[in-house]
Parts: sequence; C-alpha cells; structure tokens
Amino acid sequence: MPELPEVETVCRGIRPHLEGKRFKQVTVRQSSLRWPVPADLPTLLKGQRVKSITRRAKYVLAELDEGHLLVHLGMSGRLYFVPSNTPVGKHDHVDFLLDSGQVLRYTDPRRFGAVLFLEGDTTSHSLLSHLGPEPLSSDFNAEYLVARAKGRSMPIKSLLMDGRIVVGVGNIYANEALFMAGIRPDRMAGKISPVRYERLVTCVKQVLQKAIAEGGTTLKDFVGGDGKPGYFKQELQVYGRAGEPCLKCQSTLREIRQAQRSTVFCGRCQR
DNA sequence: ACTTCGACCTGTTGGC
DNA sequence: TGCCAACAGGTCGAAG
Repeated sequence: MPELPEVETVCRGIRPHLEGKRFKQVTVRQSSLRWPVPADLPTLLKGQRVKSITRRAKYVLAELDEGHLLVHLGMSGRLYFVPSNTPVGKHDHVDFLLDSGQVLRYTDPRRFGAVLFLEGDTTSHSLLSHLGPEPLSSDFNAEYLVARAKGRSMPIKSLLMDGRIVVGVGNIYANEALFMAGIRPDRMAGKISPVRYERLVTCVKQVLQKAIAEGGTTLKDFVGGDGKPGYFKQELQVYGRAGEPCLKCQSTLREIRQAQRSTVFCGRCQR
C-alpha cells in the first residue's frame, strides 16, 4: 500500500486516536519481519504515553515518553484500528492495546515491513540518518536536485526513487511525476537541463499533494487509518496503464523494466 | 564513488 | 482445473 501519500494518510487517520493515549498491552505474534521485532517491545512500550505521531519518509514514528516506536509498512503492510473483539488473521503480526480500549493492529502478509523501538533521538538512527529531504519541503527544490544529479548516469526514475536523494517517491508516483513533467524515465539524470528539473520538482510535489488530498492510492485493499479507501487510483495517468492510450496524445503507453520495477511512459509525450 | 542486482516474503495473476 | 513462473506498493547491503 505504501508510498508517501498512503503513509501520510495512515498517520492522519490514526493520530487522533493515539496521541495522549498510553500503551496498555502489546502483543507480538510474528516477530520475523524485515528486521526482528525486539523481544522486549511489549515491556518497552507498556505504560508509555504517545506524545505525537509523525511521518519521516515512509516511516511512521510515535514519539513516546522515552524513545520512539517506528513502523514501516513495507510493500503490503497495514496499520489500522480494529474493534477489540476482532478475530486474529494469519498476517496480523502485532496488536497495540491502548488505555482507551482501542486496538491498533499491524498486518503485513509479505513481512517486508518493520516494527522497531528507537532509543532517544530519531535522526541518529541508521535507518533515518542517511535520508534525503522530504519531497514536500522547500529543501527539495530544483537547485538541490540539479546538484545531486550532476555527473550521474543513473536513469532519472531511479534517482527519484533513491531515498538518499529524496524520500517517499515510490514506483507509482515516480512514473506519474515523470509523465506529468514530460521526461522519459530512462533519461540519464546528469543530462537533464535545470529547466526540466524545475518542472520535475513541481510535478513531484503536485502529484504527491494531490494523492494525499485524495486519501492515497488504493491498490488491492489499502485503507487509511480511518478505514476509508484512497481515491487517487482513478487519477493515475500511466501507472498500470501499459498498452492503453496516452490520455494526452492517444499513442500507446509503453512498458519497460528498470531496476526490476515496471516503468510505464508515453514515448511521444515524454522525451 | 557510483550503479546494478539479489535478497527478504506471501498472494495473485496469467499462460500453457 | 492445475501447475508454475512472473510480478506486486520497498529498500538494504553486497558485488561489480
């Protein structure tokens, strides 16, 4: 489910029910995720109050009295509230029972996600320290991107999806932003003009903002923390539309593979 | 330093 | 209908 807009949607959905509450009991049924869930997580969290819920890249961070809870949804993860009597499914790996009586559930069939505890400061943690700027912040601008792209032979789509350059842009929105900007995904990053980077930065921000406003993109069964589906799927211009006509010029959208990920683009609109 | 590729998992889909 | 290969929203870390 998760690219930045989906994670942001989840954060916004769960935040009102978490902030100010305390963990009463944490149940870990499957600790084998991307990294092992700490064996002492239930002990570490018990009795702790959630001071705030924030997002950094695609990580959900719960600031606690002492330390932080970090959750990543990987490819197939979900984080959502369930009624306390909800049956436990095969992939329901962690339940967080709050003092309010509500249960926050972490479900992840592919187990590419993560549930970790961070001691103290978040920025120093190895998973977060190397991350590039947030795409919707002013730190992500054309000058910055031009500087980072200088001399790079990597295709622009791969550069966009590199979290050290800019976070939160996954396969869907990389495809969409490049279409919107009229740039071929396989163009060498170092050979794109500053003017085109100006346009690309604007498009990345636009597509992400629009997706957040629509509650994320629902593929499969993504639902935000409030249980509502995302409505951005109907806005997608190229992702998942290979072989179909370009919505701007009607020519057939092409599909290639880059870094084992599917790339869809219009050979006429994108140069 | 930069780029590519395998790896981690399960579920779904499409071809034969 | 069944079986098997390919593919799916991510991203780390090793190899080249």
